[in-house]
Amino acid sequence: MTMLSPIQVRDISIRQLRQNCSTCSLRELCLPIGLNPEEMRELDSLITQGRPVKRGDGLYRAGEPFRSLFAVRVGFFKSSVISEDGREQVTGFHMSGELMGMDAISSDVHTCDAIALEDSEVCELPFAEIENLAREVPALQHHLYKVMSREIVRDHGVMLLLGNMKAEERLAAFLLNLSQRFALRGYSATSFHLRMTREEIGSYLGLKLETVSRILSRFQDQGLIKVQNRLIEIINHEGIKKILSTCQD
Amino acid sequence: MTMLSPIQVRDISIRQLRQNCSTCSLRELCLPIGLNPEEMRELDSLITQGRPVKRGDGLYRAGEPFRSLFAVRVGFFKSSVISEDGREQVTGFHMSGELMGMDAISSDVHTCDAIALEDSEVCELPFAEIENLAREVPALQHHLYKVMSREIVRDHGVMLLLGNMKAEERLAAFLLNLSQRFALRGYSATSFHLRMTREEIGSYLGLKLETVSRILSRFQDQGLIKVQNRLIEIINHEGIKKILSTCQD
DNA sequence: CGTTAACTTGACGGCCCTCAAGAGAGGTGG
DNA sequence: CCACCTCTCTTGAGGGCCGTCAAGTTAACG
Repeated sequence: MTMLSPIQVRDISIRQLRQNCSTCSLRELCLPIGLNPEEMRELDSLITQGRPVKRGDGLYRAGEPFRSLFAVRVGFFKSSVISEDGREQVTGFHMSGELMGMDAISSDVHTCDAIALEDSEVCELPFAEIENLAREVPALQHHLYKVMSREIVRDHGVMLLLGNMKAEERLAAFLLNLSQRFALRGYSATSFHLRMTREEIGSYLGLKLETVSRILSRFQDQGLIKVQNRLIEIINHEGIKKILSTCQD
Repeated sequence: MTMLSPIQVRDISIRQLRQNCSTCSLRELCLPIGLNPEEMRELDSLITQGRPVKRGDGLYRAGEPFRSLFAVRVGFFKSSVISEDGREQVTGFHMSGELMGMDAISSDVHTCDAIALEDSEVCELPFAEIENLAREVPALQHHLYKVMSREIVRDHGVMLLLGNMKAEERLAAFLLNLSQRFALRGYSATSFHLRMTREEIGSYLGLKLETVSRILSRFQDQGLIKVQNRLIEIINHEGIKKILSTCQD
């Protein structure tokens, strides 16, 4: 009945980001829940100031003890699971306003690596204290459940993508998703810079880097996009959408 | 660092299930958090008595408004997302003690179908009321976060499976996961009945039903398992494990 | 300017999908 | 209880998509 887009948009609406882009992400995350000024102060007191993370650095690694969630303030991250033998599966890309580390709540240990793909800044949200505050602020408690639920829905979308789609469809879905998320943050929806390598895209989409490269070239030949290294320009948005709807039947 | 098994075990430990198998699943879900008797009464009062669901019936469907989570009391369910064109992606199989419907919290609408694969019984857990109670019982609040987090970790495991593994590895992981989960519930780890069709297995694993059938036959020829329709007997547990570790390098 | 990482492109092969036919199992009604 | 129907499963043959291997090009950084 309801249509599930292969990759979902996340955590936070554009208005919140625009309104208050100089304050911390969590604060923005919480705006929609209508805190009163005092609750807001309490929340602020929990949040450590924006912490820089250099490109290539890990924010946390699988196996490390869990203490905090992290909200991306500015920048771009990837999350990935490393299997025994060193193979990497990218489980997600995270941009400003999105929350990372929710997988670690279940076992008090991080289960994946979070690595900055460009110089970034995050807010650290000590989970135990957030939980305490959530007890007093029902809207915050509910909001956290919602954010985690959204992550589950998003993962289901990726499962659909990995389980059912061909390479071209996966890349089409990926590009449209990125475009949408950049647009939500006030950036161009038609021209953006990929922060990740072809290999990381491939890992996320269940493809090899050569396949990613080939299909991007094919899309360019078809006049759907323009590729210049990591700069992507969307030429024919509808055409890309059509790949998604026509191929899967 | 930490190794992530492709499909994770879920929500509840065996001792809890065994101790109290005549009471409702949620009660069992909450045992580990150490409620006092009064809190326990409160919890019980929220839970509607076990509700039967006939094989083939839907517990909820994508698009329906969300009111409650459901805990499987007895039986077996699948969750699946239906894409626009009618293609099905099975996102999970659920057995006793497991929680369903957490994806719906984010939008107050169910995003997938939950269908009973055998005659089953569930407990309905009105989410708003559970949330209220969670506010008074910190351990319950935390437990809910943990259960949702575990779902995210599980989904990441499936993404790893779909993105990185070959067909044989996927099926090996699937069989080992089922075996483990049946064992946790006091059933045989070496001999169990598949509740789902080859097509549903294939949908979950990103394979076609013919491939599933072929590989099960191959495993049988190799003396790893015995297949008799939907009855699976694990002959060589180590051999199946080896498929997982040797193929992915 | 040199070195390294990232990307592109081609050729080839293998894995899995597709199509097809038949066998088997389970349920229903006579 | 058996016949019948339908759904499910098995097995084969062939083809296509994508992975693998390889070589060359470009970009990035010191």
